[in-house]
Amino acid sequence: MNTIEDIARLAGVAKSTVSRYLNGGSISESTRKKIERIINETGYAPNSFAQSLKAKKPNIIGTIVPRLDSFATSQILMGIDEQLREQNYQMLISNTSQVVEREVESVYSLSNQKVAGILLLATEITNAHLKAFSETELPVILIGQQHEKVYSYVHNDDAAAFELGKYVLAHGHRKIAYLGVTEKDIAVGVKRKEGFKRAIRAQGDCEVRFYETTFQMEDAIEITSTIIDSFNPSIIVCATDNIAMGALKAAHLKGIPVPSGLSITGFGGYAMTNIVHPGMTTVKFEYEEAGRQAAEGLITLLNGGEIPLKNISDYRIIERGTVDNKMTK
Amino acid sequence: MNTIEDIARLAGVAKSTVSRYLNGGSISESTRKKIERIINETGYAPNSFAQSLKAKKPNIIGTIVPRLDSFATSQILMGIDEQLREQNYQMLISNTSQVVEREVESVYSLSNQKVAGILLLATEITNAHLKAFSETELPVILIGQQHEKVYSYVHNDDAAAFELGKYVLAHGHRKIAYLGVTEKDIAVGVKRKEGFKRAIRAQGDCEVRFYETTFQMEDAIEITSTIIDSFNPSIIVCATDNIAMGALKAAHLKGIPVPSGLSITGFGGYAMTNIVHPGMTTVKFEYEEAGRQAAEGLITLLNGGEIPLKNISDYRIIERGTVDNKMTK
DNA sequence: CTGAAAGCGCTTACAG
DNA sequence: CTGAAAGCGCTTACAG
Repeated sequence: MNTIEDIARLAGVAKSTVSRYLNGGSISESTRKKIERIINETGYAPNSFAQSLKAKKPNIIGTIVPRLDSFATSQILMGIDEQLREQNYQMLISNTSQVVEREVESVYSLSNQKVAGILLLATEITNAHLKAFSETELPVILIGQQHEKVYSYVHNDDAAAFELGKYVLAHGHRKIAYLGVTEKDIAVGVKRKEGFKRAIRAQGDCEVRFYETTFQMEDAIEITSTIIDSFNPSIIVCATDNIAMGALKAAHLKGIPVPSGLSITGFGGYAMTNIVHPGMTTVKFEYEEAGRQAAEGLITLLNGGEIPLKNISDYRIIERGTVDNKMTK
Repeated sequence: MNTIEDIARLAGVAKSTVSRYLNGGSISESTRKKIERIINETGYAPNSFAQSLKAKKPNIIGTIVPRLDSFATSQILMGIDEQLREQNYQMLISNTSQVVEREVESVYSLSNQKVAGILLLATEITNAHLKAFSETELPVILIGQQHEKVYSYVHNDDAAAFELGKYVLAHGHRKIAYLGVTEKDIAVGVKRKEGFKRAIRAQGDCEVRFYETTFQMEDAIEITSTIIDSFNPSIIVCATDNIAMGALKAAHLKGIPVPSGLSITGFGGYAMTNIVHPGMTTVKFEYEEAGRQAAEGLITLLNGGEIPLKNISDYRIIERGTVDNKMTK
């Protein structure tokens, strides 16, 4: 491996001149050519550690994810990766395996790795998070969750749930089970439920019950079975596509026809919603685009630019086969 | 941010002593205590760039993946991540978005980032790959593919396909479509087909046709439809679960009952195979464990240890609902 | 436009 | 066991 010193010697110039060539300082045409040739011949590439040590302007962005095996995460990572690559940044992924404390640890350890900034796919923001942000003095952008003190790129959970609620009512459903998740998760647990509640508030003749489950499909299968036995709704509105998949599986296992015997809706627009039969009616979020925009926003921040504190990305309802239209009957 | 110099001053010792404390050199109990206290008070953490620059023993492992949105990739990454974390290594992920040339580029760029070694989830190994390995002089381990000159951790594609073939025959299927992928992909395109062929070779009264598709589900849906119309097999043996999902979807769309009208098998053991209805009969590979072992193997190599050139991980057939037993009828 | 020199924060022989 | 010093490969004022 060559160093900048080797190149300088070979080109007959000083190290600083080579450095200037590399970093776009002013240089005469003839020395530029000489250095260029040597670099091409040797295949020289600067040692990025030495660069970062000295320049203190690292080009690595830390991305903290709660899990690797989720559709939403994968899509967001793809968006981030693409944008970062375009702007010559590298992505360092830190996986927390859904252990919240590890998110905070990761902020500190990424800080030691001298990342330029952090993209955080958080589940909840605790005081420990806030403390880590301020102690490391790293720019942080949240994806998928929001907090009044931190930059964020969120999906429009509330509006999407509201529209989905209206859709369900418009299809004549009046006995509805809402299957949500913990309220610790503001986006998924709170916002989606609130939007849905807002939609049904105006509707008088409507029986709605609220249930809570985890993000695991297995748990959704179980609780759906209970819900059917005890409440027998015409539709189950699920807070995520994973949960909706569990509900669908439960219906299949019980031999209940979907959508005629039980209607189901999801949230997210995961790829598998179009694989199952019938296709799942769901709300599609633009995960990849959100990741891309968040990455762009972080780079803007890094370059001293400004972005809104809160950025909201779009959604749309995808009508497929799991919602029966009771109005036509 | 503190430096080792600050800590040394505060503790009243030399920088080298602090360094020794950090790296486990011999040190007296009293100075150990002093330094320990100061480090705890200040929250000092060494600058990893400076460490890597000097020590030339970086603790970052580069992982090159063809895509982020695949079940197998996610699982393997989780396994790698876990193992690396345990051994105090960091994982730097480089996504190639299925562009083969980017794999080679990534090897070089990870080399510039001074990674200690590379874990490569390759699709095929070209001469350009081999050249990159030798030029960068980085230890490389292949996951999921093999090559006679490179360390690899592979799934037992051949044996699994053989066993699956026997299973299909044992269930009385004699008119079989095998839906595979390009032979550029040795593991998925060649090994699985060969294993399957070996299984049916002994069987006389058997009509088998071979088809080829891509890794995309959409393409599988289309070609399955054609296969049914033109050949009408009793079973379609698919080279991946994604393809099998497409075949299942195609059957649903055509109104053909699965498994009685058409049986289907997959490969991989993706999570969604248990979500669809009926559950997909498939071969489960231990992706996460393979990732874990590959990471461990790389670290062994880094520490001067030895590992076998080729490492094979286990599989098992998961019987679910997509294969009809023709023998009982 | 170009070069000599200092310095980034560590580690590691080498002496003591 | 401990410290002074050199050096890892860069960048960046500062002079010229």
